[in-house]
Amino acid sequence: MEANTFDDPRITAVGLLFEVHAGLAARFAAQLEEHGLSSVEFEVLTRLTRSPANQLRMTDLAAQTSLSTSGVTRVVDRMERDGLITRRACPSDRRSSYAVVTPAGLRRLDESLPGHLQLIEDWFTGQLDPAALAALLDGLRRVRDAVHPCATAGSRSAAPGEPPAECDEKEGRPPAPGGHPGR
Amino acid sequence: MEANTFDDPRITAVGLLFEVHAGLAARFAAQLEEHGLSSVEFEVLTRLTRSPANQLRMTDLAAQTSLSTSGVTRVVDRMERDGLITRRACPSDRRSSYAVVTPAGLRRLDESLPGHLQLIEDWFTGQLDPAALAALLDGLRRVRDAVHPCATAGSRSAAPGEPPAECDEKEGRPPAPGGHPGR
DNA sequence: CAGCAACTATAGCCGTGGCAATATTCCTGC
DNA sequence: GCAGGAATATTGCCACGGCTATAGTTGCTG
Repeated sequence: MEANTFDDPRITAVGLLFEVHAGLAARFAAQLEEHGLSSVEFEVLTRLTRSPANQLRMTDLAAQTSLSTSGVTRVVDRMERDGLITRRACPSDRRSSYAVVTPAGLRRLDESLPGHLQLIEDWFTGQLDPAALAALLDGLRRVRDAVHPCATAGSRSAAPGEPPAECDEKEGRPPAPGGHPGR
Repeated sequence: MEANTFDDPRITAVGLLFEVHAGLAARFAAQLEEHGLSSVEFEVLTRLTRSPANQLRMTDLAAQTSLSTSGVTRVVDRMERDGLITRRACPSDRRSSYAVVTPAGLRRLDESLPGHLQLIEDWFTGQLDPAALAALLDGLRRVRDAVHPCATAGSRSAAPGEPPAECDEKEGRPPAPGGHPGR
């Protein structure tokens, strides 16, 4: 009987990771909903607000979120209808348009951010002593660098010597880990 | 200017975690698709196969996945149509029905599992030396225990002294971490 | 035993978001 | 300058899945 396959440590490892993600995501969503925001809307506000002039072209916004360009069109539709952001024509390229945060959108974000940070602290970072947290993040960072879904993160400035490396798409084979020859 | 809020280490921490999840989930989905399975279908097959008699009541299946009961109805519809599982009436309770894996479903799972495990190894567990991996998993476990989305995992038998504790729903306040008084 | 509350699965309705097609606009080579 | 190809945003169509209502079933309680 091969029921053992499911106790494979690899399976439980991803199970753990996915459970943590699901649990945190659910709590975040619940808290954001109190402020009338969905997770994607929160992410959109975040990405826009951390961009110069609080704006981003639709395509760039799509690249920074987990959405396709049509998904971005839709979420921007909704948020524009709710007055959180606005579309503005791009002066230099008539094909593009900017999504820009309105004062109301900024306000909404400011309202929800403290609670969000508190939630992270309460359920994630605060659950571990600094050393364990550092170890956890270090491991995550290594995995992220391997699997990078084209690095949506903004804090990439740690190694300014290298340009973003372009991240052409997803490559098929994994990079070799530190000192762990496959065979 | 408060652009600094986004460089908050808490934000980057969850960003890291979510990126890793997204990256791994995308790769898994791509590999499973080669075998004609979606992620949820794979999870359904997994949960059923690791259950006694390769079957589970619809409600229990819903509880073990990220789906609602109606979502389970739908995915079971599809998988039954594809011949991967079958419905069977529960003899002791005429309200319930079992979802049971067919030989074809078992075969499909067996086909996709090796590649799946390999993928985990390649992009996740194999990226870290054993010590770092252990540290990562330990941290994740601690966070999971705090945030537990009612512990979908099956490997809960570590502490047989306690019954599953029922996990009534999600509680509003976080449990106190090891030695980290909130105030 | 009658009635009622709880449970189980399902179907209707709808929001969300991806893919492919489409219309504009830009750019490059000639 | 212009024809053709690439980029950009949007829309139609669809799959997926959650919420709620509903029907069938069980068990408890008066």
